[in-house]
Amino acid sequence: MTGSDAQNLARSATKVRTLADLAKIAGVSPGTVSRALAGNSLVNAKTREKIEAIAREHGFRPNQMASKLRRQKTGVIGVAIPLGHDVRQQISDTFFMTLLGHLADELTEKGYDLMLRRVIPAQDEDWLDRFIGSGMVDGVIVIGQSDQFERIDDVADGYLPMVVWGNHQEGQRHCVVGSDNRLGGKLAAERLIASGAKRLAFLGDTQPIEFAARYAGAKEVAKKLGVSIRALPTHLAPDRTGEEIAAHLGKIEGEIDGIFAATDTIAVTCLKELRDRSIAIPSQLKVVGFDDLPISSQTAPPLTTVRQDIAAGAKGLVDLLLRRLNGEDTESLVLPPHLIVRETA
Amino acid sequence: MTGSDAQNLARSATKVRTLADLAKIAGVSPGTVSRALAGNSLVNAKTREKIEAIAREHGFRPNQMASKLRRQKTGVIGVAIPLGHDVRQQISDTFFMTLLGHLADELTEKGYDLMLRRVIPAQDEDWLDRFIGSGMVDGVIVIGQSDQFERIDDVADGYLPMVVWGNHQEGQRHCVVGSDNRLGGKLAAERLIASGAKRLAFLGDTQPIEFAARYAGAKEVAKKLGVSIRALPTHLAPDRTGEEIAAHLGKIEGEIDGIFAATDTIAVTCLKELRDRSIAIPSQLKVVGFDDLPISSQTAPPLTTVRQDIAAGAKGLVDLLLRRLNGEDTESLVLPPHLIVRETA
DNA sequence: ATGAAAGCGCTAACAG
DNA sequence: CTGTTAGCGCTTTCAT
Repeated sequence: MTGSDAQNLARSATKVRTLADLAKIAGVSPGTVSRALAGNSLVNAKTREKIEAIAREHGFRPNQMASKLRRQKTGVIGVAIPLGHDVRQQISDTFFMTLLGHLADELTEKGYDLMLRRVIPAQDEDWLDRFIGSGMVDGVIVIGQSDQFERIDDVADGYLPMVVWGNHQEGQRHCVVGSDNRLGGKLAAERLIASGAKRLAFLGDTQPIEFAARYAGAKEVAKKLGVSIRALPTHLAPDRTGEEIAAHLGKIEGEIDGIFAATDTIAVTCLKELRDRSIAIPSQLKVVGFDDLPISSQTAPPLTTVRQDIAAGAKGLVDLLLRRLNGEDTESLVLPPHLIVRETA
Repeated sequence: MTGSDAQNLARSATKVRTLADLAKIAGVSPGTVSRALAGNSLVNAKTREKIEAIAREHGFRPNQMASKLRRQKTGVIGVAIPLGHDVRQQISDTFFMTLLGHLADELTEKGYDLMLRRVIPAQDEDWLDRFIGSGMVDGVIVIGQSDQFERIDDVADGYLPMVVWGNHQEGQRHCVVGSDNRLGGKLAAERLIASGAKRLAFLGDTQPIEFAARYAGAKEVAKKLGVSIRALPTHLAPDRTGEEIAAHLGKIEGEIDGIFAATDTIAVTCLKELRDRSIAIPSQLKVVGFDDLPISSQTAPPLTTVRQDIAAGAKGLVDLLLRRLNGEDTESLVLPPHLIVRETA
């Protein structure tokens, strides 16, 4: 008879669903069972062992809902991903997904569970208040400000345990963790120009605040060094970027010699379009991306890009959130991006 | 005064935290408030409006924990990602992350929340029972069987609302949704051979059951067509695959002319190593991947691969789970993979 | 060291 | 249509 058979047998025998059931069998009170299972030191070792044995034997698990209700804390952190600008893609964006993975790791390690909620603010005005007020989470991490900066900022006044991944703005009220996007933009433009580019383009949507900051940084450098720069709008969804980039490339052929892509995902697509048109990289056209996804070292040629440290970001988010859960009013954390020089610029 | 100012003002005035508080203000009983807020039809329209107005004014949200406890359902689906074979990578594996994104979409649409839990079975024998028995979720989706097939199968006997993403085995007891990996392996090998390859290699870990099935399918075809095939073990984590593949390539130079990579992620890395060694693709060496990630159409040359329909998979998982939540004992769902011919084979 | 008892905030009979 | 009541299963004083 295998272990699991034994378990099944035990399970089907006496149904032990509640502390009270277990208490009856053990011949003690529910209170004692609760204490024993919680590892409370006040319980007699013998009693505790007996209770634990019975619990194991019957595969008993205390009901978390009841426990959470009673203790007024959930042990769950909500992670919200607002899908503002570009509903389809943002979520499957490798960057956000990787961040989510690291977040899951960090939270698990600290003993928290993670409740994931994707929200479409346009369809649900009240998303953040609802999440916070639901009583289901002890705190909230918002991944990406999307176009919800104002709303998030408003909420932050009355709700401490919230940390946001995103761009830091002077004077904002909510706590963010994120890369210095403006600096990243500068690094990208500097590299492009240092490699000889004189007519730059920023490839990507300039609406999202993070991207706007990257573009702004690049513009600042371009202006200072007397180089032109223009925005070439694209969406983030890969099924559309291809055509969009192709269209741009068709129009501006020869007018630009350096591309700063808003993300590596866009850069990779751009690289392919460039290859398809036999435009030599980096000799004819230089390209710099942003993020440093795993893929970026594998492209042909390997992509020069601006790295965001995702793991550090996740660590920072969780760390700050836990401190806020303890009542501390933490400062934002701005992480420095790093230029990774490979072969496209 | 902005909307949020008004909200803050109202909030700070009378603290309305419970149904009872609200009931007192509205001059009705808690029961009526509960019904009104639940949209119960038995409530007078006037009363309902009044209650809703007060609720809105005070930013009141009913406590979910209490509600869930009382109703004995949580509205939450647990998603577990067991990290068995290759702890580090599995989670940030693009494929799983994309599946998770689609899952989040589907579940949200059906009104469920998603609780994400990454588990390391080696460190936590009891992960599945704990998740299920926690009382925090109405049902569970397991992403990937990893090396936990037996455990999952055992649990399935006593727990209906569970669906697993993974490979289907003859006679298994748990409900899975997944691609026909064996068929996928056949498609890959057939393509490789049809393009002229005569000495094949399977690049990847053959331990995980899904990969084993892919390899088995390829072997079957190879044998039938009188072509050799061997396994070249690699891990999934991209930081290690590079070197591992390089090492393999060094040893087997010229001994093989067709590579079936267990995943596109591996294939992409392989492509890069091949480029670095100036091995011509597909003329010298043919490559076929598995998954058809977005990146796979952007590689140089674009990757021939076996597509898994992730969106359909997510839909299937959620659909079956909801039916199981209604007591139905559903069959497994095996999705057909499709060969996507591009330029590497 | 243990038991008894009072809820956590909500919902769903059951009356009216 | 609405009020009353009895818990959901657990934790935690307060006694003993």
